[in-house]
Amino acid sequence: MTVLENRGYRATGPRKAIAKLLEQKNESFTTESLIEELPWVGRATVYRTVKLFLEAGVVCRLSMMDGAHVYSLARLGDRHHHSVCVQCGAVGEFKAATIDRALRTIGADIPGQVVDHHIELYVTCLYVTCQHNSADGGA
Amino acid sequence: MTVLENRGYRATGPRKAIAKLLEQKNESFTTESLIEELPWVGRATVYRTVKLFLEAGVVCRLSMMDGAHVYSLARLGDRHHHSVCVQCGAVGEFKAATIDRALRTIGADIPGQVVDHHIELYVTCLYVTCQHNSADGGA
DNA sequence: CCCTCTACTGATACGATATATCACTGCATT
DNA sequence: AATGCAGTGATATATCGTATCAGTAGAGGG
Repeated sequence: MTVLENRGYRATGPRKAIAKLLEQKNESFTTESLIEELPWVGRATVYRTVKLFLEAGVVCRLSMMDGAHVYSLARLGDRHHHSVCVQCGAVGEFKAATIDRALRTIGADIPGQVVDHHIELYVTCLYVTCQHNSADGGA
Repeated sequence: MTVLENRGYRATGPRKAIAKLLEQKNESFTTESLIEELPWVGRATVYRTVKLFLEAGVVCRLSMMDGAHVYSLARLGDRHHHSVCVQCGAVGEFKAATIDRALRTIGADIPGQVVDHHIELYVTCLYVTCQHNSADGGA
């Protein structure tokens, strides 16, 4: 929220509500889930707010294996990567100097300039149900 | 195409046409571009065929920085990564032992099992127009 | 404390993207 | 040639996100 105020945006009801919700839940979320959980906030506002948070670097967008978009609160600042559980959608953030170094090396070999990158690790997390489902072949 | 036949799928007109088109063009493509370029093939068939190719590993889906989906013929087999020009959409494929190694190391540190990963490098490629546009701040 | 200015909101229309349906078609096998 | 079913196309429908625009509410000035 402070991030937004520093950028000259207003701290309105919907924005505070969404920000608070995101800090409470420790997982990834979809726009639809926000719309469901905050029925008093309009659809358009939810989409606008998520977009705003995205541009402010407050949340990250990641793609699930089927291409669906989910969002995740950015706790580690920029330059971090994500692991996401293909069963329950839980998102982990990590920093990895090895990957950053490897990317720099590769960037030098690729024609043109690297301007950004996305890395997602798809995992089955340690929740029993996730482990169980993935053992069943429920990928 | 042979890949499909080995899996018991038929080599039909639309499928051959789409496969041929993909081999000709050396860039990424969208479903809409295929629909435009093959107007005699129905929308539904284009989507079905792309999905089929995706499952067969013949094409890869990648996300642009704005989250839009584009597809790219997989020439390097599995376990490769992509660089995609944010200006013109040109896609490069590369293999990188350093990244694979780094990912394995990280996978060991992450709770749970890594089942897959996606890596996309966003670049401005060497085409003059792309370099020019990105210099203008067109990122 | 109220006024005012305007960023912001919500309802809804719209657009873009993808799937479901279903009668029909054409490939492969006999 | 006949047949059976995978595959197809037209279209309806679902899903996801943006555009519009009159009305609302946040923040600073008086």
